[in-house]
Amino acid sequence: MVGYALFFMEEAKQAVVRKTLDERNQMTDLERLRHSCAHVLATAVLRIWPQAKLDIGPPTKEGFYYDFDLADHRFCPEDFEKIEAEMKKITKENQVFERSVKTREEAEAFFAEAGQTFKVERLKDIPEGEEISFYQNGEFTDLCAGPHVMRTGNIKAYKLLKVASAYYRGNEKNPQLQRIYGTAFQKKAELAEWLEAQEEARRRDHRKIGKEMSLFTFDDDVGPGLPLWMPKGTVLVEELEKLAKETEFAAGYQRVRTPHLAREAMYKTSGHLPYYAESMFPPMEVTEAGEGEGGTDVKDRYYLKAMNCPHHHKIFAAVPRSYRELPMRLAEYGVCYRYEQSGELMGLMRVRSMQMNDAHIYCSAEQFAEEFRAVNEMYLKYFQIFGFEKYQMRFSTHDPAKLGEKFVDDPELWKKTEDMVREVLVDSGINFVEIPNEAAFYGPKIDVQVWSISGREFTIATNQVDFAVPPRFGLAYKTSENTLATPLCIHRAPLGTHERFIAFLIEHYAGNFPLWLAPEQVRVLPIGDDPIPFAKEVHKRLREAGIRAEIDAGRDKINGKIQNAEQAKVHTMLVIGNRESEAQSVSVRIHGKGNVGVTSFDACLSELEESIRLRKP
RNA sequence: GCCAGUUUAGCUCAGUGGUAGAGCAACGGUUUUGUAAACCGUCGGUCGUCGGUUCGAAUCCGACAACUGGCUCCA
Repeated sequence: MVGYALFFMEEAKQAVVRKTLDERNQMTDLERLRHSCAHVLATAVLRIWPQAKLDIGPPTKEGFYYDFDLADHRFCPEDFEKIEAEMKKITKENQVFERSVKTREEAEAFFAEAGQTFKVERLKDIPEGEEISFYQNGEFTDLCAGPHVMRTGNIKAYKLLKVASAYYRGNEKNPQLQRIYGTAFQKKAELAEWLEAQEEARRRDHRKIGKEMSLFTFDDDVGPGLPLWMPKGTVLVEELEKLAKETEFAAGYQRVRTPHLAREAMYKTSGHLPYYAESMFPPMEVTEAGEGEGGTDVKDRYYLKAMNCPHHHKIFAAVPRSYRELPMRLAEYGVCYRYEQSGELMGLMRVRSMQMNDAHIYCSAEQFAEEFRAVNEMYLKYFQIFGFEKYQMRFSTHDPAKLGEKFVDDPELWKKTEDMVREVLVDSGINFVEIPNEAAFYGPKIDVQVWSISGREFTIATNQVDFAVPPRFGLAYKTSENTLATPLCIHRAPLGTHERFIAFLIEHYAGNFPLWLAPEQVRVLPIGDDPIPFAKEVHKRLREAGIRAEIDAGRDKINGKIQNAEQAKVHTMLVIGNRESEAQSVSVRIHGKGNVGVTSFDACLSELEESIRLRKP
């Protein structure tokens, strides 16, 4: 019995692969600069704390870092000034980066003498026969494949950003090192621009906007990672569900509803227990009087569901199935619960209760490719509606060496399904990366990766093939030859979970939602008291048309009303003064665009309805 | 979970041992308004929780909780 990951939102672990020499030679100029800057950082730290032990200091997507071990000192932000001052001296000294080569024995002796134990260990990673190169600048010599800039003086625009901890070699069983993050650019203007962009990112953060717009909240008494959707956030949730239900209905899905929990027995069948018990909330025990602890015996255990598939499998299994019913597409916006580690929670992006845009498609092998293609097309349709541009399709396949261990032992089905998936991707002209050894236990999958405004990578949607679990649940259908066959199952969640998807949407739009999604679509703003009767009529007709409209009949001046509406990110403002009231017209102002002119209210209403119906961007 | 940091009014934040502050919001009044803030006033906090040190604690110490950053980029 093997546990398997059914968790849709599970982040894939990056394969840890040492860069080849070839890849190193392809380092960009910027990476070279940042890597050199990391060496300057290490040089400075060693000048101030000579006892520091060094690990590694690579360039990253946004800058660089260097890992240190200082037994008797904790870096604090105030140290940055001191370190940066020393770095400045080093760049002023304009030291040359000089490459040299040592034998393995020389290298080991060199680091052993310097007490650099991490470096001694890192030496062992270098394959026999590969050159062991060093770079020296001034008094600092580091094991390094390079390449570097010519001189420390070439490093002009840099900044230390934050101090964090990191496990040695990324393994939580290893000791933690202190990591200093920094960034560097060719030009000072570029650094300033990047810092400004970081500021902008902070302003777009879904946690900040969610609070400002009263979309969702967390409460200590409710519990960490358990979001409360406020009225305006609920609008977003329900609009997404409406979109999903319409789309899925048109694509031949049927809706089902299942409870939030299930007995222990089901999770034994599914294989979640005991392997995934830790990722689930602890069970609820049903007790009766007896001999056990506290005079009670445990009669049964119930678990909150971490995924919907077992429940859906049970619906498939409830009655005998015929090939004529396939493909059977069962959809549910199911609420799931996962006991995420406390340190991994992050706003709405990573939570402990989540509602999935889930569906399971049961089909025959012959139907598989078409079904999978249809699911992919659904993804692309959604992404077009939202105008997503920056995402990556990640195709995760198995590793034949791990069949029967990490992956279900059915080489033929692996090959067949992976070929089908690959073909669908290529046919649809979708850009994707193929990552071996990252498939689910039960089949290959496609994850859609996006990046939060703070730069963290998340899986926003997933499409998985499952040829292993249906047999566990004894799922079967009668074929046209009157034999029993096991269906394939496609798990898919193009809109991921409400929590993560909406977090991403908030950041994507910076809270400036398109009309169809906007929590407050229209605000009617009468100027003074005279036009209030007409403004109320306008408001009433908007509500009757199903438009989320409010009216601000308060006593602020029109500039104040506009200010309030703009700050609330109301999509459309209808300014109504005496002129409009007399002509049955409205002066239209769009959030972020300003005044777009006066039009008859009737024309305005049809335009609003049209925009909402078509879900215009 | 681990390391570090943070937690003061609904929100954004001042306040580093001597009895808690500002702006915005809310509420009340005055103002009757033309495309991003009219004016005046009022209310609002056992300073995350619990414990300790002290004549005295938002401030110092400890525990706990929540949040934030990092633990993914590999010489």
